[in-house]
Amino acid sequence: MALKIYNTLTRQTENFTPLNPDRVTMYVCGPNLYGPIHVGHAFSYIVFDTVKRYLRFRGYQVKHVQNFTDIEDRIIEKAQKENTTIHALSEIYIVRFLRELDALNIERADVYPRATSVIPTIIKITQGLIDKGYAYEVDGDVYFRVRRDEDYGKLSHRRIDDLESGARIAVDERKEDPLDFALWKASKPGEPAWASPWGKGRPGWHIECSAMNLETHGEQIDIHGGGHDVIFPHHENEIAQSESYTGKPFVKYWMHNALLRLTGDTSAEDKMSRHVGNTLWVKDALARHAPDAMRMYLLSTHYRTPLAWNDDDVDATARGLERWRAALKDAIAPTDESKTSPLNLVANETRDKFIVAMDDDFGTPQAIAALHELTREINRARGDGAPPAMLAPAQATLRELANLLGLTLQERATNALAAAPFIELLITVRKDLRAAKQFALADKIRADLAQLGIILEDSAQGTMWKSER
RNA sequence: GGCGCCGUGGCCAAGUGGUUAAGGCAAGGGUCUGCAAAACCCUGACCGGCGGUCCAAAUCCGCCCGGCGCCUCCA
Repeated sequence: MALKIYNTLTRQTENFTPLNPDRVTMYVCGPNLYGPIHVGHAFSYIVFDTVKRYLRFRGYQVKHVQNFTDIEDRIIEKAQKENTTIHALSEIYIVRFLRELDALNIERADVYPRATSVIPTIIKITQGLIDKGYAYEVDGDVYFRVRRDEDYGKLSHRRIDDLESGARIAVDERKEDPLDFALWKASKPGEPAWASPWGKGRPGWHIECSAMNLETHGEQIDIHGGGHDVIFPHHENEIAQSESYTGKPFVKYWMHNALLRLTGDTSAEDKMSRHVGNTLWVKDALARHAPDAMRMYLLSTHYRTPLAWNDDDVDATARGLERWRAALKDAIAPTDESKTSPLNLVANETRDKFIVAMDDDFGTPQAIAALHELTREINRARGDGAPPAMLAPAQATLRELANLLGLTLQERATNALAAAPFIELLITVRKDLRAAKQFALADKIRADLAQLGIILEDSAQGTMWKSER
């Protein structure tokens, strides 16, 4: 049994064999820091966070790098408009970005290089490409010579001629070919600039990722991830730059998640995009939904299948999640006694199903289904009167595997409510009323608390309470 | 014009050649409970349409209908 990954490069699902048998190098496209991120970005980061967690579960040591693109047309434009610097602007969005990732329980990458911190490497690569005949300078700009690269187009499976026939590319007469793209751009007055062999300038749009990979991982890496929309031209150009420079295959497995669309008021159902303005900010999504619910919702569809975000469906997922939490209620650590539990068998079967599902190109929908089944078995056993020690191993398995999907399954910290002692008091009073068969009054207390968003649930073990939201 | 994706029960969503088409939500019935809630049990689809290949297709091929992505910054 082996892990298989769909590779955009070959358009096939391949057995995963990293360059180094124990270690995996992974690079995931990070944000352009001209604004906050939307749930489409979050989806991508959640997907690759899940990939990383699973690789580690499979015994690999993972080095995860994610870039911060802090020099680019839009950032310059926005900084100028807001009368600030690209550095200050980036800093604001980096802080917000990390805070939102933390909220979604997305593990941080090991390294977050910034484009502006790898300028010397960018210059080195650019010069190297010129020396090898893959690039040329015109008036302080440096362009990559697409026609010189034999296999240009191999990732997006396009031919240069096809691209030119249909594309509306702004023709720049100084370029040898319309598809040649900038490695280095001469700076205009007032723009951030660095000294280079070609004069004052700044990096092009794709070169920073080649440079950051070279600096943090080396010439070859195992996994490069990003959204489907970034296959062309961004990743195509990255391959062209990196491979032409090093002469070696750049990335072993190219992974791309499908794009998220946004349903709702508009009749059109377009992909989410900051450029189009059709966005749901992560901040706003978090205001309505629990992070676990968002993650489980997004992982309930395979990462290569397009998904239309729907708030009601996230709510439905959240209700399903309640059963998982119920299953973990009052869980204790497994003991010697629990080894004889029949639930052990179920837990092991679930683990096998989970692994089979995840091994097949990260089949999170089936993995989640397996955990739903385990949840049902735990709840049923509890209903049948199984003691905590018997439930423990299955509960431990549920928690462990759910954690691999980044689900915390934590109850909201309702006990921290300032009203907690008073609620407890009312519950005690109500208990006495019930003992005295004063049901009308007892029900009134429950109903009135419900009005205030406090839900009471009676059970043989006593009365539990929780806060709605 | 080029490359590519999707259309499965009320909703979301797996399955991609062969036992009873996963799972979740919703709905209806039931168990438990003083009642309620929670939990559990039971109930539902022949897979967009037409044609073809095959002993056998939701699963392969063709056409059609409907929806979407990339080719331009974009996760």
